[in-house]
Amino acid sequence: MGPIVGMSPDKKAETPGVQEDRVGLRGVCGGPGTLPEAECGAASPLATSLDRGSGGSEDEELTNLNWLHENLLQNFTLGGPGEAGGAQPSASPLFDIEGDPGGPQNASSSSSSSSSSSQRDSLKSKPPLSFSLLIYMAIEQSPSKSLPVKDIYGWILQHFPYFSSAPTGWKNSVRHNLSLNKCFRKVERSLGKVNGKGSLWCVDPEYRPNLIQALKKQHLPAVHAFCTPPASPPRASSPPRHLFLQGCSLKGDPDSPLDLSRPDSVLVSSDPKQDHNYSSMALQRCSSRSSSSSLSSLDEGGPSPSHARPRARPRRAGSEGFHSDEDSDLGDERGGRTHPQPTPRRSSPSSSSVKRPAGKRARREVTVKPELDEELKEAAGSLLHLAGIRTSMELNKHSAKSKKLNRK
DNA sequence: TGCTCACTAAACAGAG
DNA sequence: CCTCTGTTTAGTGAGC
Repeated sequence: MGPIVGMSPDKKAETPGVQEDRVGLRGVCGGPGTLPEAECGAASPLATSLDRGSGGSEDEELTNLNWLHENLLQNFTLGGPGEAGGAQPSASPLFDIEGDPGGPQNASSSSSSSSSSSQRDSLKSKPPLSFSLLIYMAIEQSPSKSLPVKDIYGWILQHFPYFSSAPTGWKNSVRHNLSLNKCFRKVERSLGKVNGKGSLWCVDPEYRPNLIQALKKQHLPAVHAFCTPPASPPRASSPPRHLFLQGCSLKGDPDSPLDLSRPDSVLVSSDPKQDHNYSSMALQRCSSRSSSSSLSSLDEGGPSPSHARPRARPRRAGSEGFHSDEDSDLGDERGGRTHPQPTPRRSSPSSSSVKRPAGKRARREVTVKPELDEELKEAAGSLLHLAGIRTSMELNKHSAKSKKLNRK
């Protein structure tokens, strides 16, 4: 079976996506962060309001960099008809997503009808964003900056209706990304969460700027000019932390299931060996690669070993490519993954699947000085603004401003 | 052409 | 027992 490049919607007989859509949306809206229902209601129609007619040139659109502008950024605060029009502040801290029932269609009303239709088409087509970025956006969008997979599904379904009609394989990919991508971190959600299955996932603050950069690189080449990385890649010791977005709510947020002020609430890998790195390699290659890999610029300040990673890899491929540093630097992380053996998978419990205590990774604690929080948020807002994404903070500011201007 | 990355599929284990 | 979640491996296509 070959890889399915671009999951064909028709391939999907059952549409758990649609089914889960509601669940997911509910999760997104009323999930960990809990957004007001009303606002969620305003946000949700997108998926169903779309014209799901025949999508034409999918492939073409997948590579269209305008896609982000046409779909996301307009959905985000950049555009909405609403921002100036007094749309209520988005429930989302980051995006003003479909605050208006008219959604993107209205948002693009100023543009030609063709662009409007292409916009709808592209919403039905596979987004040119990697799953990593989708997940990232989903998590960032959540008030608590952490989401369970189900809500991540929901967010993706909500904003990318393509997936609602796509085979369910994408969920697997999402999970796969969460697991392997260093940028995402699992947070035990025992606290406050009743019968939650699974964990919450948040963005590793250390990787957030990289994700943002990747996002910008991938979709906002123009913005990239403003965000030219420093001549010398920041090292872990020197990165402008104030420029980092905060992945998780780093303050103890009572509303947040993710209370990072609690040492035990966030487990972060302390041992690089434990990290499956979906991105670490890309991180280290950041300077050499750019737009093609969504996470290519990652890790300039990341936690990965600072020394250059040996290029030669014992095996290529797949997700393996993402945690090369561990493989090469630390030897056999999982009992010789670097030496792939044709042994039947899962044949022995002592293999890779030996349960690690708290999941896949030993976690390291995330500690960010509270006083940095505001500073971080400010800077994060700037970054997101550059990327066409606004934080709630900025949102409030700007909506107030624009209201003033409108009144004039 | 080779390498790397992203994606997809699948198997599997554990928890609910 | 089933479903969901999380992990891991394998394979492929695309981009550089």
